[in-house]
Amino acid sequence: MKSSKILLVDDDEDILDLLEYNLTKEGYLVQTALNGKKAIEVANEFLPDLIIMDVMMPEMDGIETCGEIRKNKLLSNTIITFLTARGEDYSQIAGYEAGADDYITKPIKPKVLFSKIKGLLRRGNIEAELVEETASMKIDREKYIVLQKGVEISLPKKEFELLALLMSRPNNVFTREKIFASVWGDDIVVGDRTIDVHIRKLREKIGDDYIKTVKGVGYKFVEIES
Amino acid sequence: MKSSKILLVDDDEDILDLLEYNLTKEGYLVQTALNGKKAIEVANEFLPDLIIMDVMMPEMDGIETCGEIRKNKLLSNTIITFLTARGEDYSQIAGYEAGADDYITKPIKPKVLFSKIKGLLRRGNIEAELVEETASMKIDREKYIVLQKGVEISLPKKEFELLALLMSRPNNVFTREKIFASVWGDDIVVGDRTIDVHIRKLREKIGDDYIKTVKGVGYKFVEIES
DNA sequence: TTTCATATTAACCCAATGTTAACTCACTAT
DNA sequence: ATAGTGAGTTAACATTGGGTTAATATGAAA
Repeated sequence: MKSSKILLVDDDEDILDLLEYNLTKEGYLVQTALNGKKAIEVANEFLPDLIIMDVMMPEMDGIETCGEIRKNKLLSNTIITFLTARGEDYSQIAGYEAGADDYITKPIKPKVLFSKIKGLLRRGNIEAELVEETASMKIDREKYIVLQKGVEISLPKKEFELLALLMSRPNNVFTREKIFASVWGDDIVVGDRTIDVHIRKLREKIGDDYIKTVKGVGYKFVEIES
Repeated sequence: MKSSKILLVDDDEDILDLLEYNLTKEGYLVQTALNGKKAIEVANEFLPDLIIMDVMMPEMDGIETCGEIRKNKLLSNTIITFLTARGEDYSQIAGYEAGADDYITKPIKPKVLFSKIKGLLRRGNIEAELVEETASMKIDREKYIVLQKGVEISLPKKEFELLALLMSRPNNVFTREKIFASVWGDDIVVGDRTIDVHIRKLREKIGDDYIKTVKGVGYKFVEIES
C-alpha cells in the first residue's frame, strides 16, 4: 500500500507541527506550507492526495488558493479540505464553489480528524491502481489496453476511462454524478444521454453482461461466470 | 439517503414534543429523553448523529451528561449541541470543555434551528454507514445489494432503501411517517398504500418473516432464529 | 358486528434508460 | 484546400420496469 501524501497549509506554525507530527506517526507522507503561494508551489511538485488548508490566511486566503490549485489538472484527484473556525458559515459556501471537498472545524479533535482523513482518502483512492484485473478482464491504464480473456480490445479514451472507473470497484454501483465527475470532470456539462451511449458502445465491444444497470442509481461492473 | 438520527433531551415535555414533531416532519429520525440518565441510555442504543440537549436539567445536568456520552467510543462522531437560555455564557465554557460542539439559544426559532441542524449534520455526516448486517442478512449500500445467507438479492431502489432503513435499526418500529420522510422525502406525497406494496414486494423477495407489521404503529425488521 | 388498518392483486403511468442515426470537431491523408 | 476518418456528443424516438394507485379482500380490535 502506497502511503497517501498530505499537504498541510496554515499560517500558524504550531498547528502545522502538531498535525505533521501526528499524521506522520499515522504513516502518511506529510509536507507543509505556511501560506497560499507556497502551498501552490508545493502542491504542484508534491502532488498530494489530500490538502488540508486553513481558510483564513494572510495574503492569499484558502479559497483563492484552492481555486488556483484546482487549475492544475494533475491535481484534479486531490481532495481539498478546509479548516474553518466554527460558525464561519459564509465561507463554506464560497469554499464549495472554489472546489473544496470537505470541512474540518476548529478546534480540531484529533480523532475526528483522523477518521475524516481516512474516509476522504478512501474516496479519493478509488482509481489509484494502474492495472485492474478480474477473472476474465484486465485493464492497463499505462498501456491503455483492455484484455478480455487474453484478447486485446482497443477502446477510445472516454470508453476506456468509463470502463476503468467501473472496474476499479467491481460490483460497486457508480451513480451518474460520480461517473460524470470522474470521466468528464465536474465542470464540464454534457447531456444526460451521453453516458448511456458510451455504456452501449462498451457493451457492444465487451458484451452485454459485464455492465449492469441499476435503475435510478447508476451502473456497475460485474464479473460474469460462465 | 439515510436519515440522520437526532436525540432530543429536555425536561420539558412540551419542548420535546414540539421539536420531535417538527424534526420528524423534516425527515429526521428522532428519539427523546426527559433526563440525563435516560439520555445516556438512549444514546448508547440509538447512536444518534446529533444530540440536542438542554443544559439545565434536574438531577444530571447537560454538561455532566455530555461528559458521560463522550466516554462512549461509538458516539465519538456524534455532535452534541446545547440548548441554553440567552446570556448563560458561563455554561458555554464548561460545555465546550465537556465536548459540546455548538449552542442554540432559547427561545428557539425553528428556522434557525433547522438551518443549524442541517449545517451541523452536513459536517458530521461524512461517513454514513455503508453496510448494515444482522445474523442472516447483510445490506451493502455501495454495491446496492442484499445478501441473505450469502445469497445475493438485487432490489430496486425504493425497496432497497426501505429495507436499508428498517435494517438500520433492527427490532425498532418505524412509523409510516418516518418511513415516508426517509425513503421518499417530506415534500413528495404518495398514497398510503404505496408503502404496503413495497413491503409486500420485499417480503416476496426476502421472506415473510423478516418484516413484522405492528398494527397501528408501523413496521420493523426482526432477525429470525431458525 | 362494525370498524379501521393492513394485505393483495392487477392495472396503469411515466421517468429513466436504451437505441439509432445524425452532427460536430479535430486530425490526417490526399 | 479538400475529403476522409473516428471520437464524442446530441437529438429524437422506443422501450422497459419501477413506482403508484385503485379496487377489493382480509383480519384484528373495540
